[in-house]
This record gives sequence, structure tokens and C-alpha cells, in this order.
Amino acid sequence: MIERHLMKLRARDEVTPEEEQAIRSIVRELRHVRADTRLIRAGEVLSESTMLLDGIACRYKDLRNGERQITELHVAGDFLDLHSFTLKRLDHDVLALTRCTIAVVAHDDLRRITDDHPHLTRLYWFGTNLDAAIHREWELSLGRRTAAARIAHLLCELYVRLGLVGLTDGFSYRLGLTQTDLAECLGLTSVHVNRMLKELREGGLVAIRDGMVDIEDWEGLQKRAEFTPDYLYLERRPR
Amino acid sequence: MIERHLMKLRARDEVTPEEEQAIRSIVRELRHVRADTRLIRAGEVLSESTMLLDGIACRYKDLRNGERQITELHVAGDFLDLHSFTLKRLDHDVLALTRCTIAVVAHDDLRRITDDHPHLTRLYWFGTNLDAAIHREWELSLGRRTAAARIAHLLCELYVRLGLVGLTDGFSYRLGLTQTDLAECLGLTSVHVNRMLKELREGGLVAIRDGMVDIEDWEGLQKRAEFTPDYLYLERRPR
DNA sequence: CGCCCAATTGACTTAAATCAACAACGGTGG
DNA sequence: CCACCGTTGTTGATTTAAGTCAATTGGGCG
Repeated sequence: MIERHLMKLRARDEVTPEEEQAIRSIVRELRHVRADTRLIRAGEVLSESTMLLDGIACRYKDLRNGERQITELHVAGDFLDLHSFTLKRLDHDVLALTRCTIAVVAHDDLRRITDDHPHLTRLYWFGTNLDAAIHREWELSLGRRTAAARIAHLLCELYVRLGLVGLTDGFSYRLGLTQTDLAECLGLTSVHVNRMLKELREGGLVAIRDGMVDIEDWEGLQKRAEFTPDYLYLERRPR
Repeated sequence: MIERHLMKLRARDEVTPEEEQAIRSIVRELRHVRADTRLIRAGEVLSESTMLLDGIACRYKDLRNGERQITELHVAGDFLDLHSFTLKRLDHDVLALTRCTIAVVAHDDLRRITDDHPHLTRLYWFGTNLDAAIHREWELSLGRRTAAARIAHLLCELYVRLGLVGLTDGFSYRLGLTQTDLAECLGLTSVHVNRMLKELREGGLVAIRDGMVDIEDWEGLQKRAEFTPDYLYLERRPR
């Protein structure tokens, strides 16, 4: 059930059996939600955090005119809002973009196990810092990369992140997002995303068909995006 | 010396005298650096974190062609790289944009006091989550706000953040940045920043002269920017 | 005085947005 | 069963916000 979450943690650090047990002991209430379900609303006071077990979800903010900016995509194994543990309320909404399976962890329980396990605290603190690193990379994309490079970069990032939790198959992965969803990640319009996807497809780099991403030239795609996975902190940290 | 840091902490949470003492005990090595000093390089393994006592610094990332994106500005009282405590190395550089005064805290000491003081841990964890919230708001700016609104928004944010640590004077504050620096925060060119600053000035909202920002219409500026300070988490959190 | 850097402005270009139409598809209700 | 509808994807024509290029001003200062 929380296997993917453990895979994600163990990609970056050791997790002892006791720590694993502590985590398992506080995860509760599995829930399935349909695509387009708003899981968390900006501003509401939260007393639990939500873990994504399956599906794709996002954090987003919007302007008064309805334009939306997705600030991060989440894949299976991610906490959607671990930061609510210290922030108490969020500055953004959280939305399921596909059908999702989620589980819930009470802040009181988090507090208990983090007080008892300082290493686990640093592990989860690291987790929220990783979210921040992804935010920074997206700022670079939004501020400086061209439209095509932004798309390529996002597809590279998802390939790596999904690979970590065993959700890629060779150079392919399932991504049930619409071009409008992608546009909202990338600060573009869906029309322009469509055109640039065509360019990438015709360049033999990557193609999206029926929600499946097929990377045809991984080297070339990374080059197009100036993608380097440093910001995903894939190396294991010394305990 | 770390008064502004304490002001920042106390704006959001209680800090007991013992906690204050613990913090004071680990801050060492005050240093002055000139503008344009690179304080931290992406990738290097770090064993200490740096606190900004005075001046303006930034985190930035860049592309191979030299285009730079600043991902966050830092003001007095901020930790520049508290996240290096759990990340070990950074995915971005840190640069002093003006003359700066900094102090240093060893990770070993941080580890000691956070192991001893769980509340202090959450306080600093909160701090890194606040950085992430600022990153998200900048993603919204970069992805969806118009150039003029982006500038207005940044000037609002800095007004609030500097106000928290006592560095505003009425509706004015010192900001020793060039228009090129601003452009690198905003994903724009300096030429366009210049033009949009003129527009804001002529609209009677805000003017920058000799590194001083004068807000002439605080309400109007916030409206222009769609600025709401929620993402800065200004309310005090229950202990 | 002369140099450098930052700010400013004008003329022109371009990447992406906008507007509009149409195709492909899956569900669904008569 | 199939006509209808809403959603998603696709494409063309046009507009626009911002970038680019280039020149000028002006202060600070060795």
C-alpha cells in the first residue's frame, strides 16, 4: 500500500525496519477519488496530511480571471501536503488530475513519530525541501525556457520521478493529463502546447498518445530540455 | 546581531528564552561581503548554513546560454540555505546582490539543537516551507501574471517582508537592486522592466529612485499585483 | 577628463496568445 | 441502434506582449 512511498524514501536515504514500522502504523483511511476532485482547499486549517498512492495530482494557484498555474505535479508515493504539518493551512489548492488513491496521516501521529525518531524527521524535512527544489526548477522553466524546452523538461522530470517508484515501462509511462493540464503546468495555452508537442513528435524526441508518453530519444529529449536530474537529489544521503 | 532573525521567527511563532539562547549559542563567524559575491555554489557539499544579517541576496539557477533566473530574494533575518541541512548540497547558487553581512551555523550544531528542541525543529522546518510557499507564488507570477503585475507583486512582497524585520520607513524601503536584477527575478528583460516601471510610476503606484522604493498607493499597488500576503503566513501559529 | 555601468527610449522582430473552425471520440439517452 | 453532446485535440489566420537591437543620457569616481 505505501510501497511506492517507501521506494521514494529509500531512493534518497536509509529507512530502518523500525522507522518503516512507525510510518506504517500511522497511515490510515484509504480512499479513491475520481479525476477532478479537489482534495485540499487553500486556507482551510488542516490536521492531517494526505499521501498519494496512485494517480496524478497537483498543487495549483490561480488569478482572479481564472487563469491557473499548477506549481507541482505529484506522483504515487508523494505526500501531497506534508508541508501542512508545519504550515497548518496551505497557500494553494490540491487537485486530483486523474483517478487517485490516497491515504491519510494525522498530524498528531506525525508529531509523535517525528518527536521519537529524529532521523525520520530529517527524512520528511528533506521531502518538503525536495518539493521546494522542484518548485525552483519550475521557476527556471517558467522564467527562462522556451515553450518546447519547458514541455521536454517536464516530460523528463516525470520520467525520472515515475521511474523511481516503478511506474515506467522502458521509455514509456502513463500520464493521464490533458494538454490543458500540461499548459497549466507550463504557463502556456493549450493551443501552444499542442503545437509544440507536434514539433517534439516530428523531431523524433517524444510523443504522447492516449495518455501514454513514449520517449523516442531520451538523450535528445534531455538535451532539448537542458534537463539534469541534480535537483531531484537522486543520490543516497549518508545517514 | 540575530535580532532580525528573531523578529522573523516571532512573527510566526513563539520562541522561548531557552530556544533563543540555543539559537544564539550556535551562531558564529560574522562576515561582510561585497555585492556580487557568490556565497554558495550549486553542488558543493555543505556542512554549515548561512544566515543573512544585512543586505539582499538571492538564490538563482541558469541555463547554458547564460540566462539567469533568480528563484527567491532574501532579506535580513533569512537563512540563505537552511535547506542544505537536509539536502547536503544545493541545486542552485546563492549570490549577494548588495553588500551583505552574514553569519554561519554549523550543521552539527543545528542537528544538536533540533534533536534537543522538537519545537525549534518545527520552527525551522516551517522556515523552509515558507521558502517553498514563496517559490510557488513566484511560479504563479512567472507563469500567469503580466509583466507589470509581476513587478508590482514583487515590490509588495518585499515591502511586507522587509516590514517584518523593521526595514521599512512608512511606505518606503531601500532596495539596492538594478533593473537587471529585477528582470532576473521576473523572467523579463531589463528593457521591459524599465518600461513597466515607468508605467507603474506614471500610474502613481510606485517609484524606484536611487535604490529606494517609494510606494505611493499601497492599495492600488496590491490590486494591480493581485497581491494577498496569505502565502507569507503572517499569523502566529499556535504552539 | 574620461570611463563604466545603469537607466532610458525608439524602431523593429518574434514567440506565444487569441480567435475561430473543425475533427475525433466516448458516452448516453431516446 | 444511433443521433447528439461535451470534451479533447488539431490547425489556420491574426494579434499582441515582450524581446531584441541600438543609441543616448547621466551619475559616480579613479
